[in-house]
Amino acid sequence: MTEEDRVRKQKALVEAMGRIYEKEGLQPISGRIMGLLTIMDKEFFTFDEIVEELQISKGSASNAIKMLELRNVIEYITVAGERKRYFHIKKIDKFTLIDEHKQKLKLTNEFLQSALELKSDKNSGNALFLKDMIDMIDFFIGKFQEFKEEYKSGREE
Amino acid sequence: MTEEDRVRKQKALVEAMGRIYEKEGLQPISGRIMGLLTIMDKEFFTFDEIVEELQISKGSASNAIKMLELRNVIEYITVAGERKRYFHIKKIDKFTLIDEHKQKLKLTNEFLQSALELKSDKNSGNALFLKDMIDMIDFFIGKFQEFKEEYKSGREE
DNA sequence: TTATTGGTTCAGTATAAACTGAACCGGAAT
DNA sequence: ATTCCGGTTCAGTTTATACTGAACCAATAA
Repeated sequence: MTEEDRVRKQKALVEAMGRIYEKEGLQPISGRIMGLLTIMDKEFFTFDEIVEELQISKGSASNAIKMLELRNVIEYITVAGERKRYFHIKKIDKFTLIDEHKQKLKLTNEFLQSALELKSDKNSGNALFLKDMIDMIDFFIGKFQEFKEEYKSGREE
Repeated sequence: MTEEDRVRKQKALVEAMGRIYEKEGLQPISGRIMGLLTIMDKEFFTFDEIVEELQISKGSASNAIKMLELRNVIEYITVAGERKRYFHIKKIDKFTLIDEHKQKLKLTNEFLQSALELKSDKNSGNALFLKDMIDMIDFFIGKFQEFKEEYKSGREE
């Protein structure tokens, strides 16, 4: 693979990351910025470089960057004597992604629980189905903490 | 809580389910139909009852129902001598939800892997971060099957 | 003091997707 | 033969939201 090829593929991944973000209900531009900062070889981008590389308006960049900062996934450094901000990804706790899945399962279960509580007949087919789901999901949620500790201790050895 | 209150709350949950589906990138109406079929006490709804209860057009109902059938989450029964279809939720394998999470993690990791492979310097800060994430997620994915079997055997006893 | 840099803000546009509603369709009943 | 039932199809409307671009601003440089 030529150098050029490699960079072209990296840029394709950046675009793909935009689509992934879009599916999650976030702005594609935010995803593309995250892509830039994680996928390209360069690890620090200024505001202007982001605007230039992604061919987006300054307004969009400003807006998306603000959002990413709020979500706590990017940050920036400054260099003495310069006003520019050099953005880079935050090397968050590895488990954040896993925790998000856990959180989603928790919300699902709270919802199912509410539904179950509102059933007039707790032994109807659907009520039993709900119970079954809730029980199983609870089990999995409980496994998350266990897993984390297992993983951590496995790496420390 | 009065009977009326209970039903009102059930209907609110049905609406909430629509919003959940929307967040997942699916049609809110599909979610509301799923809500009807899982949350309300009635467990079988005809096409017309769905249209009536949710106050939606026949077109929307037809479209959303088709989609839910394709996703394999609802089905219908018929009664001899009637043309109506009585829709109800499919009591799918409990683990479908969990499997979806697993699948999502797999896709995430494939993506991260592609990004890592395209790095010119596999020891750069971001490359190492990617490796770290991939390793952890892989470990976690591997645990899913284990968890499932543990759960199953736990219930059988 | 004026110009430049490095942005932010916001009104307006473009686009996509959900949803409606009306026309239509096949099969059964009258 | 035509009316009703239980839908499907599809063109057009509505709505949401991402994005643009131009005006603006504060800090620094000339």
